[in-house]
Amino acid sequence: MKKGPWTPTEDEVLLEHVRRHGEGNWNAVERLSGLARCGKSCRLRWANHLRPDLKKGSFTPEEEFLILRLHSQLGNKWARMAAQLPGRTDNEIKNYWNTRLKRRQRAGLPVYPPELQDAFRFDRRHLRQGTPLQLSATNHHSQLPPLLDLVSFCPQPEVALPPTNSLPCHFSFFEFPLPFYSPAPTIPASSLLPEPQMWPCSYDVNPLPMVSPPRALKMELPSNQLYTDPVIRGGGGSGNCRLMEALLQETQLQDPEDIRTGELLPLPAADEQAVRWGELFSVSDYDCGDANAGIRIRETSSEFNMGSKSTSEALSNTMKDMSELLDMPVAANAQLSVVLNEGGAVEVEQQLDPLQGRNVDPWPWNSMPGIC
DNA sequence: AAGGATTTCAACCGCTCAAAG
DNA sequence: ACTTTGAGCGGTTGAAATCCT
Repeated sequence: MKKGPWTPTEDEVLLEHVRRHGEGNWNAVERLSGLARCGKSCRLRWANHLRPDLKKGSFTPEEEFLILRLHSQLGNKWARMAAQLPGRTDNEIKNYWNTRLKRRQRAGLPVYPPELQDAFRFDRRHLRQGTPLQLSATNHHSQLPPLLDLVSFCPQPEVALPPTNSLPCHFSFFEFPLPFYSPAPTIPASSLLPEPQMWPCSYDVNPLPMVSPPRALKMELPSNQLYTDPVIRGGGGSGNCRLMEALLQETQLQDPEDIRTGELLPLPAADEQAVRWGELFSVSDYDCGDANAGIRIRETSSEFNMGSKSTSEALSNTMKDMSELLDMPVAANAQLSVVLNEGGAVEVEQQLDPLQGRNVDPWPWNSMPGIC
């Protein structure tokens, strides 16, 4: 089998093969077309270069910004990002990201640009304070391109938040960072959510597929927009859990074995770290400075009864992802919520699932495999 | 202009997963 | 239930292009 760069002749043979036989069955290319390339190589060549719907040229500023936003939520999920960028390949996005990452690291700049961080803070501040959102056409948040969250905010001239803090946030089963504001017209929440009153503000459901936490957890950056240090401490960057990795980094624990049942995980600098934790987990009551307080990760009974089958499946998938992400059992109908206890420390707690009566190990960390 | 440094990008590799046998 | 096969994903590599001194 030949390796290395493709020649125009080989390209033509492959194109002709696809014209005759269609995409797929790449291992048959050699037999059917006499091309001395392995199936893998053919698939890659077709997907990255010969496909007719490919967009050539460098990324537009809009595409670049979308990549940043997607990466802030998905991590290094290039294929999933590519699915949101028509005509772009995962390879292109990956190359772009790696180049950009290297450049910004060298320049000592944060991975995510300030405008993303601003939007993120903006979301959280208003949710925490329960103050009305004053959005206008000139508000830069409303100009962000749509993101593919299950739930994204639909900007309106004025959106009144409920008087309560509504904690923890109920619109994300796993309390991942809040969605950004999206100008996209979306499906009304009432059509998918049987209990819209649970929603802390006027959210709509984006029809695009739900983004769930990634499963593969190698070499990935923290997804938190405010997490500005891309360098994985401890070297190697081979952590097996992005969330857990961030947790350990923030708590400066060297070994997951150090985390025990009921233990408070101290954070080095209460205020700032608490805020970052709150934002990492999308919780908003992080204003207090009690040194004995911390963050809890709870598994509670389900507060969600999703109406549509597809949404239920999405939820189920998310729970599965979540279970793998945290390496702990998560009941299909459980709601995971991350509660930041006031400032300064991290406490991780998991409750039994009262609906199913399952006796879930409240401290799965104890049996957690090594992080590296 | 030369040569080293850096960037870009195409391609490969190892791995996982799902479907078929 | 097990093995094989095909497809896809993400990390890495290395050659070519570009930049910089």
